Amino acid sequence: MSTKRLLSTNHFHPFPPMMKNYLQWAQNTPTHKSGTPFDTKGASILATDLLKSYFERGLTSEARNLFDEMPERDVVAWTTMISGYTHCYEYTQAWSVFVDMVKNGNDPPNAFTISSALKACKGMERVFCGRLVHGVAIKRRFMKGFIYVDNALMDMYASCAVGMRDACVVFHDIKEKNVVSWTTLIAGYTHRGNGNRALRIFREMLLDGVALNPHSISIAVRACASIGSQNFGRQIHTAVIKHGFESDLPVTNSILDMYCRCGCLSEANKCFNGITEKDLITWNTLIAGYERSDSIEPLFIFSQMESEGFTPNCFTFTSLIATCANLAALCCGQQVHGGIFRRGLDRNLELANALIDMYAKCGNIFDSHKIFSEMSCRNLVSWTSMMIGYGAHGYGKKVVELFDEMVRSGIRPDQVVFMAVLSACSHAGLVDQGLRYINCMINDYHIKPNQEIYGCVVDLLGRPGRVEEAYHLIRSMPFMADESVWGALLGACKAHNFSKLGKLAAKKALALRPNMVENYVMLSNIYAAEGKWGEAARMRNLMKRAGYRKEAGRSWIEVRNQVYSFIAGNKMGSHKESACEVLELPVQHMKEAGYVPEVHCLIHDHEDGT
DNA sequence: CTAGGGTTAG
Repeated sequence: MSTKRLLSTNHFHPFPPMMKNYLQWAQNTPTHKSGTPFDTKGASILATDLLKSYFERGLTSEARNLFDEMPERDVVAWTTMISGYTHCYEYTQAWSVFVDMVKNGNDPPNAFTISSALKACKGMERVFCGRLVHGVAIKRRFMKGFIYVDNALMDMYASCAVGMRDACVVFHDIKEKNVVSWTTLIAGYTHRGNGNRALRIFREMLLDGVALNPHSISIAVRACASIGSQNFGRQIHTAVIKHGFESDLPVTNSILDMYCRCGCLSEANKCFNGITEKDLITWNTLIAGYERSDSIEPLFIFSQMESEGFTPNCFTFTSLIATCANLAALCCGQQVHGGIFRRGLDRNLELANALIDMYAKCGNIFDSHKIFSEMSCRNLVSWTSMMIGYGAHGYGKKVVELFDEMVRSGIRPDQVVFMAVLSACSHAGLVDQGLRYINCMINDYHIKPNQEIYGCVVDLLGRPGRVEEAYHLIRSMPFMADESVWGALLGACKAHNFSKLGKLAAKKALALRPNMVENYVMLSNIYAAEGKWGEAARMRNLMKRAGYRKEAGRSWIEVRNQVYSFIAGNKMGSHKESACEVLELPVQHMKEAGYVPEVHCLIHDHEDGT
């Protein structure tokens, strides 16, 4: 009887947890003739098979026990431990096995060991460890002719190093590149948001005569999706049909994803309906696509998915929670949360992040914080979501505290989280703190501010009236300010009556985006505030002639499981008094706090009632 | 008996 068969039959013998039992068991199996000396080499192979089997079932501690009991541990056994832990996402365990092997093992690591260890480094996101393994690979001369080592090394650098430099160096040194070498590089660039570069490399790969396979296709499609390039996406879709790869589900799933990310939902639907054998990823991709378009559709697709017998996983729930967040549908979100809890998925990191965001957007910042505080581990997104939530609720101080705490816990901030803390500072009037953060971002973290960040700093300075400083900042920008930056200055000018600078800002903003209606309105308001009613009217005519209309801001609230939608000044129907009652409350509070609406320069939009 | 590239989120 073969080892494979022994391991796959459950009726024969349960897996022994310890080596002592195992040896007894092995000696009693029909494969071992009694009387012959016990074959330790054969036992080691059997034991390694068992190790692999344990890891495949996620039984890492059983594997560990068996490994600790093994009298002879060869390279294969060690390597199986490393790859097994990696397979089970226990990267630090995998790494410590590798370290242990280098220190105490009888055999030195081979090429298999090196690529497994590199995968562990990738999982840990530790370039430092990866570089150590790279060193071992060089020392043991695994850098020439070991394509697996090269590819694993590239993959590690592409996903952990600061830039793509290291990965490129490895790539160029490979004498005989294979498809995996190319696709790893393409995936690396896509992952870092450089889809254009990724597609250029894909073209280079084709020119190099490398044969396409389903894997490389789906990676290239992902690159298209990442830059929203429908154009290239369609071309590759045609190539897929030509090569007969349509029957490959991962490929069609990636094409579906591409259409979703390009915003072609009708095309995505066509693609979806054309897939006969859908899997969970197919459904999840479509649900996520509709979620990004701020639609309620995911909820319907989900119920259809369940009725077809699919069980949702954490990906499904992440999209559903995001849908509830987009709709600010608290009750629905709570129901979905219940489903997550029932299935024991509430400890999933990404899902918890989505829940933080959902509760915050539904106005329930306390539940956001509850989720956040109960998380066993948090990543950058967790902190950012919590900070954005607090910022939106006006707790600027809390945001600053969280940011500092996050940095202290060893998480490296990125552009998005700086954006969150800067906008919180700006809304809370923490000008000096905000300026300190922007300096910290540039000098300590070497993050270059983008348009959005500049806009935020202009806002930070402009709100309390430091309008000239804000203008100075714009003049010193290393690139041309876009309409959002000028828009921020315009807002400040309007609020603090800097009419000359305001007109300049409005002109700049309108030159860049002539259909930004808000700017016409603000400019027109500036003229009106100066009493230049003629100019103001001229602006309004300009808007009218071009057919521009300021879209009415729509709000909605949920009262007793019913969603009420309204625009400012719009009275809801007579049967909605309870909603109006609730809406009256904050107005009452504001008036009690001494709020007097500023009306002297407001122009009313006659068309839509605002 | 050990190694490769495909769906989440701010």
